[in-house]
Amino acid sequence: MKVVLPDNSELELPDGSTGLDAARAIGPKLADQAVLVRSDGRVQDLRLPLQDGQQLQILTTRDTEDADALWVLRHSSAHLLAEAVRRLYPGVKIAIGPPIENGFYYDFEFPEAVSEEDLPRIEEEIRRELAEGREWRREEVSAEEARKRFEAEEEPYKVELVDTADGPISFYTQGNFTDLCRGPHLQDSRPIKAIKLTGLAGAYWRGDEKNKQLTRIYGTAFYSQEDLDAYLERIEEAKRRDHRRLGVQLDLFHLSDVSPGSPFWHPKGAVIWNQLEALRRRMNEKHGYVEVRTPLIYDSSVWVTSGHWEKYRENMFLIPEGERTYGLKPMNCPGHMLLFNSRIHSYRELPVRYAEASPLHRNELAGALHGLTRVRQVTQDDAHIFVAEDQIEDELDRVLAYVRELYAIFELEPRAELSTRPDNKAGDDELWDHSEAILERVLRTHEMQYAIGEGEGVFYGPKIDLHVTDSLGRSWQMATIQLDYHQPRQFENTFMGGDNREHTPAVIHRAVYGSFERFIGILTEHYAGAFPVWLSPVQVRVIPVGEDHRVAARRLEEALAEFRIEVDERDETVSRRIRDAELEKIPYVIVFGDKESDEALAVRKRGGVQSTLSLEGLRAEISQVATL
RNA sequence: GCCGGAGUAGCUCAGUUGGCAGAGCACUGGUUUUGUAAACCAGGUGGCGCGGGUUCGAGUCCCGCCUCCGGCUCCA
Repeated sequence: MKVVLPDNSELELPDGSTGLDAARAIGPKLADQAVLVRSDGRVQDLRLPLQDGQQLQILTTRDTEDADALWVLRHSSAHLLAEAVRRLYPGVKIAIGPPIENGFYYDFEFPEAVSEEDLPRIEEEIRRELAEGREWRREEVSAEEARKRFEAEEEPYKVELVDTADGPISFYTQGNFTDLCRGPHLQDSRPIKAIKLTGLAGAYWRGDEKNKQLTRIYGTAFYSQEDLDAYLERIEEAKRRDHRRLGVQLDLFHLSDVSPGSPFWHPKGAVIWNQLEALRRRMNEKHGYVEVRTPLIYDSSVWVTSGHWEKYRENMFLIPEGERTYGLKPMNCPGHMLLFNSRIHSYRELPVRYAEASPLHRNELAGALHGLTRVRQVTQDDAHIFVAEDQIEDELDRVLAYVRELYAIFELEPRAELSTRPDNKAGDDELWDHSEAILERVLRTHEMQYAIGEGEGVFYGPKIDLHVTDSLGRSWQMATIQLDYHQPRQFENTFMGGDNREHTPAVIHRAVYGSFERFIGILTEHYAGAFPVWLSPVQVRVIPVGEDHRVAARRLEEALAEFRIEVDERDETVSRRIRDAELEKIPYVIVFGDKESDEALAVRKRGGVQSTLSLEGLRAEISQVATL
């Protein structure tokens, strides 16, 4: 048989040769360092036989940054973790332990409570294993044999995994520890040069909150100590970017016990909000939206009609008032549908695009709240577009174009996801088939890469979501585009068609920022607090050198009043005031003393670049970036 | 909501086996009049998250609750 190497040369091997055989045929050193086979983007265990004509790349311990090479290292590390835990905690039940982005985890059911204080002890045990050395042995077994084995070991989670497994079942053994595992794994533990347990958390078995909660231990591993150190340093840097920290430092907002999940916006944070709000209005005007305002609270009958009462009530704040119960709106859609019904519409008016950015309230689970990215008071840049059936695709196309135009401004690169029917869907499958197909076609015409979010849709329809990752690697949904046939029927929305008959429109729900709160949180991290000039709460700060320069500084403030400008007259040294301006990430600082005049201003840009500009030259420069 | 951790001054944190609540920054007053990332001196910083309990005595020990942090689940 022959295999094709990365340089396109061919290697002749005996039939049935494995990846390791191939590595040996090339050289003993390669065989020694080999960790994984990759062919056509797929990874394969070194112990498995190769196919005739197969493309072959052998990854080694030197591929320290290769995602697949790290993946196998961490996967094997997870097994070492399980072995250590088994030894230290007799009676522990083991569940699953996959590699994940930046590390790995293993889920356990401990016979006793375990806390983070126990991690060093477990880590020590892993180090002992590493010092002794471990080799992995692979074997294929029948389902019956696998079952018998795990029943004998009293491992109920493994038994369940065997019972639900499809395809051949394989075991990997290292030391006295054997685990059900598809692989691939390292040949031995030598490449694991750095390993660290990073945390511990509860996690439901199979991700279902109806199941038992297990204890998940997180860790990470690298091919060198330097890589681990660099990773830990990156985590520290990410923490410095965290919008919760920067929000306090930059005096943008704060959160308080008195209203969990509802930010207090400070003057500087409000500037950013208002800039985004102005941009929203301009964009909406340009794209044919009309602004509306609808009530915040509605009688429960409205929520019964919309379906929220049945599908969403546990997330709503309810207000009993005499005989009635009001619900504080978690979404704008019902209000917009009631508004649409206030008069007869002609097909000639469609699409009708109602936009509104009023605060919504969602009673999110206490443990789900997170800074600005997960709040209870949500302000979506919402709109509902009423369209005739034959306008749907064209309109979705426009919405997607709008979204891309807006995200380009911030140089955000979101990932698209098509979210399909959820378990608690309203409406029949035929309608969902139809809606999902339309969204898919639109994504294709835009040639957008997208993932499928199986069952992630809203109860009334499927959606296209855009996701952005925060500084800590958590992914957040931002923009959403939802296609809804359900609610317009429920609210009996109609328009008169060209055939002089009543028709029911479809409604496209869309939010482009997603919510102001989350968007500002993500932007803060995206820019590490150094907002572009048009968003900066303070755009220019003037620092008079001494008391004698205050008058001139104030005159400068007036001369440049079209910008957000202020004078720092504090009795502090120039150095001190510059330092403070830098910490506040103000884009322009003007130092004004004896040497300066309108013809020659000392300008310092954020980061420390200094230049001399005339007043008009400075005005021209800032004007370029102070507005969009 | 669930698992684990935490809550002390506006912020970041220290506080031994239960024995008079601390530091730096910020803030206030004074000195200084400042030239591109922290001038100097002095000073108040406080219901130790909330409510019970144990104790002669609780920031410290016990119970309940709230909030926050890391995850899980759920979502913009």
